[in-house]
Amino acid sequence: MPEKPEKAGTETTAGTETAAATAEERPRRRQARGERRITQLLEAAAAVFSTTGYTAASTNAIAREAGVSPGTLYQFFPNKEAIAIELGSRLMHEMRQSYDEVLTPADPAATSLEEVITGAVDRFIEFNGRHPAFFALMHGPDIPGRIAEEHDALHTTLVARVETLVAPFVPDAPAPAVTRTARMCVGIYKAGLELILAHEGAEREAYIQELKEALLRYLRPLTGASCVDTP
Amino acid sequence: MPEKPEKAGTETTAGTETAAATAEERPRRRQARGERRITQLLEAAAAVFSTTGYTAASTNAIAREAGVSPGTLYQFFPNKEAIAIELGSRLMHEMRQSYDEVLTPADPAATSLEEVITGAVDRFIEFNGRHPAFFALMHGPDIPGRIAEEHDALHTTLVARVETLVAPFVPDAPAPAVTRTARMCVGIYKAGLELILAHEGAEREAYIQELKEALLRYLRPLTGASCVDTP
DNA sequence: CCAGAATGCGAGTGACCGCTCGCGTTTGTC
DNA sequence: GACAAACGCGAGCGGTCACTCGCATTCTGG
Repeated sequence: MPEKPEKAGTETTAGTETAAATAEERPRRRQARGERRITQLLEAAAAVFSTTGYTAASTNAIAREAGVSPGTLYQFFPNKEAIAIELGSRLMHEMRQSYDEVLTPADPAATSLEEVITGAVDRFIEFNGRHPAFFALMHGPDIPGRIAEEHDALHTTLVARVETLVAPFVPDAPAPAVTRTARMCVGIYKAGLELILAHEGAEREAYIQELKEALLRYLRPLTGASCVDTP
Repeated sequence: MPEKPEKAGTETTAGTETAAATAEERPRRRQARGERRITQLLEAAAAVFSTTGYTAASTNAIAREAGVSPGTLYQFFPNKEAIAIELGSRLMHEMRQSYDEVLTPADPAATSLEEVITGAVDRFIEFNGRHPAFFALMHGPDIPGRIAEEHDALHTTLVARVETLVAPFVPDAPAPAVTRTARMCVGIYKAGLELILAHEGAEREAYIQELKEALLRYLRPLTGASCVDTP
């Protein structure tokens, strides 16, 4: 949702609840052109963020990339942070949809670990390849606090989802242990993703396979399999 | 692009090779005080870098942290990047010593996988706890190119060391596969390290154990062990 | 003890960046 | 066509940052 540019001065922050209620969502008349500009600016921001990171990206550069003036940019976004927040929100929304599809099999008991891992890995890799800005925004050390919060929320949801997938395999394990396992899974995935994105072609495929193997080997002992030394 | 302003200085950059040869390393007379200031500035830089990251850290803040003036800082470092490079070099040198000790057992055949993993993980965790700036410098997306190069070199050495540890277990595997395994190990370690550093006390210990487990489960199949389903 | 180098200072400089402001242009509504 | 609101522009403002410069202070060899 695009933020309304809030002019500083007359009505600051919370407090005037009554006044805010009346003017909080003024409908825009020229929505078509504006909405187009917003997505255009967001695409430009994604391009700049993914190449330079958040802090190093200048709003002038984003405007230039979008082919508009700095003033136009600030017609639609109150400040630089709002651009990142809006972009992050859209990406996270799409991301959430992605893993809602992939990590929620119809019948958990009838789906093998291999299938879930393969599906999830493939889906997330495709997503990150399509939206390189996602990685830049989520893993930059300099992101504004608001994005970090939203990303934490997303991350928490993701971990929770993995927990529900893992939990049935270890009915006796205490909750914290399940959480640790889920977090470790996400961590391994992220590590593998970095390796995957750093390579191309056949080598990339090999790393994808390696990541799936790693996750499988990490989780398989939970399924009741046991290992024996056969020297 | 924020290019470094090129001063028409007497001894900057390349070009005057002959003159550089004569004046390239003028020995300082007052080394005692200067050397002390340098380490003092480096410690201050480590503190600031680890809390704010490289780009967000201002040279004035580093000077203030060290209790000196900005001018004094520039008496010993030509620019901000040089501070990070020197600090990075020292940290990487110590890091290199660490894993030279830990990843080079006297008799590789007589050392079990468990021992190597436990030793390496404990050592690296201790190092990262002692030098929080290391993580900030090595994993920031905004670090200057020079540091990235040095870090790449360190990383490559580390991967090579892991390769030599892994290789004996898989004599038939092609070299690229061994490299992938080694890189994956390092990736898993880094993912686990982040989880570990994010927790404290008993929870941290649990994550340390979890990381060791993850590495063990990832590598054990290479040792000749095989898994069977026992439902 | 003294010339001179090393060290120390901190206000200042130029460049850049986020953001604003005044004003002109387009577009929907009557 | 007239009006107003949304859109668009780009020079410029205030602020920060990396870095400098002239000058004062401390040390050391001779």
